[in-house]
Amino acid sequence: MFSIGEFSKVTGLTVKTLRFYHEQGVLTPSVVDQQTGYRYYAQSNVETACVIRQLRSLDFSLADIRQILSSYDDEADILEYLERRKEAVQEKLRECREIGSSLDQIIAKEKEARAAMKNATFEVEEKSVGAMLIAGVRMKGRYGDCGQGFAQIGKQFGRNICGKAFLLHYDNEYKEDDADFEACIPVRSSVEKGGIEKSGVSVRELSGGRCVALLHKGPYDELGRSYAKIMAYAKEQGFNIETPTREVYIKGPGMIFKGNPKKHLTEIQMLIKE
Amino acid sequence: MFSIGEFSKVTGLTVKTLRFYHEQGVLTPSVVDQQTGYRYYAQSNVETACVIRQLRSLDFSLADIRQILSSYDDEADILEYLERRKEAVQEKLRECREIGSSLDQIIAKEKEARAAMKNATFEVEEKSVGAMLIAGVRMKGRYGDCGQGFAQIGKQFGRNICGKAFLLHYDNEYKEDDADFEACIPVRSSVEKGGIEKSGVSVRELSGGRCVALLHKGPYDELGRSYAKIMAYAKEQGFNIETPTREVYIKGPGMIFKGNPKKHLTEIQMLIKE
DNA sequence: ATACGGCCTCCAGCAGGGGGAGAGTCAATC
DNA sequence: GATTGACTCTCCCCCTGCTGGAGGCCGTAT
Repeated sequence: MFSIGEFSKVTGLTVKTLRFYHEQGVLTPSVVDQQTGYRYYAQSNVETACVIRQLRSLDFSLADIRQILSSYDDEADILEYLERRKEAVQEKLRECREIGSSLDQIIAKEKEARAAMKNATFEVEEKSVGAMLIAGVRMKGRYGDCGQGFAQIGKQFGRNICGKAFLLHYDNEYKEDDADFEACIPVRSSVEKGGIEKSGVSVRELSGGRCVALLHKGPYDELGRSYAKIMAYAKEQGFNIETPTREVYIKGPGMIFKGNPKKHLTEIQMLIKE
Repeated sequence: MFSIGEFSKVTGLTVKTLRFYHEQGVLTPSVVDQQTGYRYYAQSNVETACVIRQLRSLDFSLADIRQILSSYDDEADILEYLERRKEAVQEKLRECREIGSSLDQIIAKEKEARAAMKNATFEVEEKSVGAMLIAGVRMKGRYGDCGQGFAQIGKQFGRNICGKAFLLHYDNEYKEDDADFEACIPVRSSVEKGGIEKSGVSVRELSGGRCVALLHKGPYDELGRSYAKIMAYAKEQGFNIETPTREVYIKGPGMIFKGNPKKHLTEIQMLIKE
């Protein structure tokens, strides 16, 4: 016979836990002194305690454990319980993986943005951009509506997105309400090319080349200043600019927050006709 | 302005949850009627609610969310939170995987035993067993102490175990207290062979061959009957039996329960000298 | 006698809500 | 103006698997 303290040391379960198990009818001490209420545990209780520990380590609920203990004494008999438990664990695993990959995505995105910020000079640069496969939705109207286009692409290509969203501007002048633009996102090469689908999304190769580029920090409605700056540079250098021009959203509204517009980062890219 | 019911439909959070969030200071309605206590939510609350949904879907605690909302409005600022969360998720993932693999092991073991039961004739068979790499601990004394040997091997080779535990009997006669036997478990071929280590475990190849075998169902102390049966058969057939003989524990005490001895399955294998 | 440690019961609290009782409110209709 | 029916309010209990603490009894060593 063990007192509850001794039994606690033997089984590794805390005294509190033992009292709780008693109350729950999971592990009843073999003797309870009627006078004092003291609990005394026998050897056979040690075995039960071990079984309970095992089952708890497999994360069975106390209700399940109570049932299992009351009816069975062999693993063969609880196969159903084990398999139910396994399915639940699989499910949990799936959830965790999902959360993990979401977190990874968000973190990766933020880190890229941070790196871009660090290397940023906010001066016009000349560089070259590679060709890439993109999915795009051509739209006419207000720039503010581009979100619908991106949502459309996101819905359709979800996992196959492999780069930052950008906008192609087909207008040669600034238009407020009747702009002609295309919301685009680079996609993996495993996606099939094709004409414009019913959904309005076209998948095609976008060619690269030399370009002038300028990183813009701040809200979108201040992009004008950066456009002026880059256009002035291009004129000064005698570059002939191709249409459409690009606006790459390095850091825009996030997946969690709408984001602080002052921290938005956008790169304007203008390909040079050679 | 939305009433709590309307806001619930807009945000997809239940009324109960909204009240709870209010109480917790996570999402405070922009107007609370002093007279009636009615909560009214503004547009800005919708955005906050979305953020909360996102963060909850990443399984952030309400305490974290409250802090995040009170201090930040951009994902860049909560990178630390995200990374802490990610680590916690990784940890959870590890736990789940551990539990899952334990469950798999137990289930697989039980299913094998069940299959063995189904095909069992409980008659002496002739068959052949393959060679295998084993880890063994030679012991002298009582059979009942073999558990220590198995525990030793289990501790040392854990993940590399690839078959059922068995005992090699080096005695030609039955001995109670001073038996000479070896607790063995097959291990993966990736394990290095070697002499007897300090721990007493020896890793070596055990050769196979033709044998007579008999499945025994029931407690170990009734093995004698099955031994008698198989020996009689061997004598009848004029087989010359090799020492040591083997006792393979198809189903013994389990990982959870000590198990019901009446359901134990043990195969006696005796190699034939040719 | 007294001090100390072990044990008892009962209550509260964690997280993130769900369920329900009983009472007050709102808006529309009769 | 009154009534109805749909909403909403607060308050309390419940879930899981314990943990912590208060206040009081028990046993023994000194």
